[in-house]
Amino acid sequence: MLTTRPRGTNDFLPQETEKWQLVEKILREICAEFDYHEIRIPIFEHTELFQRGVGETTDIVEKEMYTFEDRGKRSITLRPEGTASTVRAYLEHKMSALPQPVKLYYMGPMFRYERPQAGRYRQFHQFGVEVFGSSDPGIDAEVIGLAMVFYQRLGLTGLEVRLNSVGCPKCRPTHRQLLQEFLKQDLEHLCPDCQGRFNRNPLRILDCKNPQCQKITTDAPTVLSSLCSECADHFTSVKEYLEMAGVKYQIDDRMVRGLDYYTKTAFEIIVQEIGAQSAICGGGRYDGLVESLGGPPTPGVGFALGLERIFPTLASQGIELSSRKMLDVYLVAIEEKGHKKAFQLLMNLRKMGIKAEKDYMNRSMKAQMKAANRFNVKYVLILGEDELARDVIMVRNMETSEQKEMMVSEALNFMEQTLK
RNA sequence: GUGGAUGUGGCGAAGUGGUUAACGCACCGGAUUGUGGCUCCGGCACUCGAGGGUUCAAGUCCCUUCAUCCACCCCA
Repeated sequence: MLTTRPRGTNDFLPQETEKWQLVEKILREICAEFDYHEIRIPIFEHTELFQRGVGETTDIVEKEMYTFEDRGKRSITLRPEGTASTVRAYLEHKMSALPQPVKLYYMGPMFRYERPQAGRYRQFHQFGVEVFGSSDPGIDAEVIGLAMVFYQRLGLTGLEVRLNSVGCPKCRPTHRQLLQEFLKQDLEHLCPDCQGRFNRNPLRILDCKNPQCQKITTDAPTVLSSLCSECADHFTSVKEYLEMAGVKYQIDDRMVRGLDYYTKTAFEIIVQEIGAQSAICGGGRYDGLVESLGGPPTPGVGFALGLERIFPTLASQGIELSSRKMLDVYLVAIEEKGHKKAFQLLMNLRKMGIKAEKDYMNRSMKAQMKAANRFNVKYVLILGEDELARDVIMVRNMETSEQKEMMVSEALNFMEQTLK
């Protein structure tokens, strides 16, 4: 127990964190190019924020939140997603007073109490983007385009953008009614899950993977066919903009998102090779969310993408994210006197911005050379018996095996010249 | 939450009731008394995820538990 991490959490060891840092760097660069700015939101919030923001009847709120009471008897929840907090911050800091649209991004851990499996963890990391204040369909396309630029920059191929419109509060009830009427006659032939969905969320039935349900719903009315003119126009326009952005997409009129706040545009980016958890990115428009959290009517669009899921995708496509930075210099020393001198030199080299290391295990000279070799350094500085006695230092080029005796200050200069 | 599979050193992996738990990689040391990458030699699991049980005897059988993986559900 003491030496076991909690279920569904991960330790990322240096080899992996280097890759994470690289991915994060790419994300930040792209955000700068697209004019998105980072917001850092708390890891926990008042529980009500997620209940109202994400939706009372969603799986997330019903069974996946880490909720607890703090010492002040407040109900607190570890954030299961980032949109609700971002909206809260937008309102709390009166960002509606800023020039619109406000384009934000965030990155960090999210928490959901789920049964872990490949690509699904209880603490996982998302990068997400949110745009407030514009209902321009161009923004929907920009947001999707941003995600695609990111994947492209990583070198990923074969990603599929699935696009749908889930309508708005004006047209969705109409569709819901049509759908329920259509399904009524076959209600008892639907799978138990779908029978439960019939009243609660009939849209989901269209998305069911049960073959029997799929058969029944083959000719069911789709959301797209019942969009109001505003939503239909918006959808048409989003498609046009996507084409202009060079983003290939596939209409999936059965795709439904699991969060209640989506309106109009809904999209997913999926990838084949990483198993059942194939959605690598998901998002859409949420024009009613800001208002439902007590703000002025404010349109919004955004997405979240799972950082954990990109690494298996990269691996399966044979893409190596290696940025293994090697050291420049290794100091080899013997005896206390030599080690002290080496330590001083080491710190000086580092102050000059040179990546350097020395032995702290009291190893033999031979073992220190092996270590230097493992670090793949260009130079080894040797402080052995002779050098100590004559107050010089041996500078060995590890590539050519040439070595030359120098004064210490001379060696420092030489390192600065050749390595900087 | 439901169904299924798995669990041997840091990693990979033999072993399917019977003395000291193969091997490879990694790591440490030596061959080379002051010098690396190759080679050779040596070292490295009071113990087989954890706890309990069956048995003269268990890594090997049974139970419980934990964890991982796969599918469902759902999502990123």
